[in-house]
Amino acid sequence: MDQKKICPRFEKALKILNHSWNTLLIYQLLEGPQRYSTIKKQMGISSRVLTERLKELEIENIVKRTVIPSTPVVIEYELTEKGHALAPVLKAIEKWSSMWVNIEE
Amino acid sequence: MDQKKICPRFEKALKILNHSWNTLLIYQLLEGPQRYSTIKKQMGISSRVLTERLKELEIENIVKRTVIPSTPVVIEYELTEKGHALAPVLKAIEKWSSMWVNIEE
DNA sequence: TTTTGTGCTTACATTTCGTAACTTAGTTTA
DNA sequence: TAAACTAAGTTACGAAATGTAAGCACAAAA
Repeated sequence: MDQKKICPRFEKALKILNHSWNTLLIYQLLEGPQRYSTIKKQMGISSRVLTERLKELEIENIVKRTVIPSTPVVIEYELTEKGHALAPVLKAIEKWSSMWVNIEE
Repeated sequence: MDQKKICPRFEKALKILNHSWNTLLIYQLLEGPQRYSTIKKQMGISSRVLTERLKELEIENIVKRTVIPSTPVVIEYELTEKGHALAPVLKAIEKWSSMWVNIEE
């Protein structure tokens, strides 16, 4: 009964990007490498979910995790080439939102 | 403690687009006006969630709902101008997925 | 010796989601 | 005449995802 003829690559891309916080996280990392605590403060995301999402994006090779052996140890997260390649998507969303989204409360 | 300097329009755009099924639903409607049952079959989404998402997108003025008074009554959904303006976003995701997403299981 | 910083993990409550059955109203079939 | 079908949803309920808050290991600073 499933007649989905949608490209599986595209479907997987949507699955990753639509997972909560992921797009905003990638947007945040477009500014450059950042450590865990910085991301957390900037985004207002909980540590539980942040850890979960960073792991997911690392597995998908969108984010790279680097341990800096200082004291206390610092972890830096940055976008991979695959991650940086998402910039046009974010730009397109930015453009659309500036043209069409209005926020009245 | 919240230091988010992210544009509220952009944030709202992400909130809408990241809500599960919404992006895929808009992608589906880019093909043209479609009725409820067609969308449901094509996407493999449950009626409960489909109804919920269509209502949300209607409120956001991304989707337009039209009642066709035939017997039995048929409902047609189509993208508004605001909805169609999302095409570049979808295209960007499509392009990224074709270049970077691989699906090995 | 208590406190602070860093990057998480754990427990638990709330929210969202998927599944399947049911609804309303007119229409064709047995 | 009654059962079955179609379209577009609703409703009830269990499962999964998410938010909240507290805890943990380790070292250095107060």
